[in-house]
Amino acid sequence: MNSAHAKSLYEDSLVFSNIQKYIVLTCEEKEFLKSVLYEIEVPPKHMLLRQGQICRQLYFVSEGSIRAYNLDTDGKESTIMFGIEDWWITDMYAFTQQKSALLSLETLEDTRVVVLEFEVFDKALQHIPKLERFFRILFQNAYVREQLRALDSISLTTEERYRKFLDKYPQIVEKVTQKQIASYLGVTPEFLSSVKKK
Amino acid sequence: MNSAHAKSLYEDSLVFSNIQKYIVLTCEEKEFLKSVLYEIEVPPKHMLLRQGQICRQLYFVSEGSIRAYNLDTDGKESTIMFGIEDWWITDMYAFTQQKSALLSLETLEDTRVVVLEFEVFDKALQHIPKLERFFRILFQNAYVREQLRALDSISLTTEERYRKFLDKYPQIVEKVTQKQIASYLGVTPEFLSSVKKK
DNA sequence: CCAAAAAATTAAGATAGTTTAAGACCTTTC
DNA sequence: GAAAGGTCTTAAACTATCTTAATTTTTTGG
Repeated sequence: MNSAHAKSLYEDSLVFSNIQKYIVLTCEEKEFLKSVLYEIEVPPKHMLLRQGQICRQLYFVSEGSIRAYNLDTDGKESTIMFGIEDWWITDMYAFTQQKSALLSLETLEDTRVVVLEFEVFDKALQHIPKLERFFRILFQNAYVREQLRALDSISLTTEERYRKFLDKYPQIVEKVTQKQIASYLGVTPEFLSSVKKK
Repeated sequence: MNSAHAKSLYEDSLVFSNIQKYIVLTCEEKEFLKSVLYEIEVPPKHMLLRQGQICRQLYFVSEGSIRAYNLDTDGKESTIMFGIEDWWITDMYAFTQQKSALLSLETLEDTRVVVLEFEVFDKALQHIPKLERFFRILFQNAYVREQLRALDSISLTTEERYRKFLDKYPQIVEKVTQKQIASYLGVTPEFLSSVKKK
């Protein structure tokens, strides 16, 4: 991480309106967050996290997009999620447990992310107990989303899941290759190509 | 729900030690929770929630086990999760949004559950802000678990997922039919049977 | 703007998973 | 205690998906 590119945040940064969807921050609280958060700008194909490394940061996407994927021992990629503008993303398992990452995070284009360091995460939760509520709702929504996805993945056909994906993430479809969509759906690119033909 | 079976909780109830894994409750806070939570005892095959109903309750399993499943329009069952002793379970999507449930919840055996009503959930979070932290960690863990499961489901073979299931939930294996395990893995019981033969 | 690399498509043969159906084995239930 | 219903297994035929490999199209980097 090239900290030369780190910038501090403005009052009107997207991350504050994201947080204030669920809680209201006082001026002091915003000042505190401005003092511990920072934003970086990274080029396309930049690796924010590499599988195997300790995951020390949680990211908020201010602009651009990110892909989170796992590479198995046979070299097969599985895309776990995409992070787009106004989303939080990291390898949450590795971040919360401070264990080595199962996922790699790679930008899909020029991207700006707000960085929340693990120690800051802890400190911020103590300093602003309201943030517990914010993250409670954030994780609650994330859990619900994953549970619905699990249902889709065991009950729908590939074609149905592909349609849902197009429907739900039209912004992402523009930015990613079909190979990456296939690896998100859990099928080969060749098979996805044949599904599309219909 | 037969409220004639509702009992109030004791100080040493499992649900308090579950909550106190992550936060410390004062005596007053415990008293408050004892006044709003209650426990019910239900027989095997009892439906705690039916698909289509508004989901008004979150359950903590004190003893026994529960299966959460979805029935699609073709009559195909998909088991989303099992809830065992010391777990929280409900259709979290329907509960948090107060929408009609995608899932049904059915006991697998004689079961005792602590009931947390939706209005109480809200009230308790306001009355005991520390609970925000508790549920933040609960949902964080649930999200991580689901994310790992999503990875398994797109990257592993049925055999591998079956082995992992046996490994991870040995207590559940005793209590459920193979048909239900198959519906959790997203395959037919016939196919699971042929996988087992090896 | 060209050359090289990566992505997408197509098709053929292989494997994974489903469907249907039948028989064996359990449990409820009356 | 017999009948009925659910579960488990097996097998054959069928469908979905993968693997491999060749061809075309698109993207990337100098």
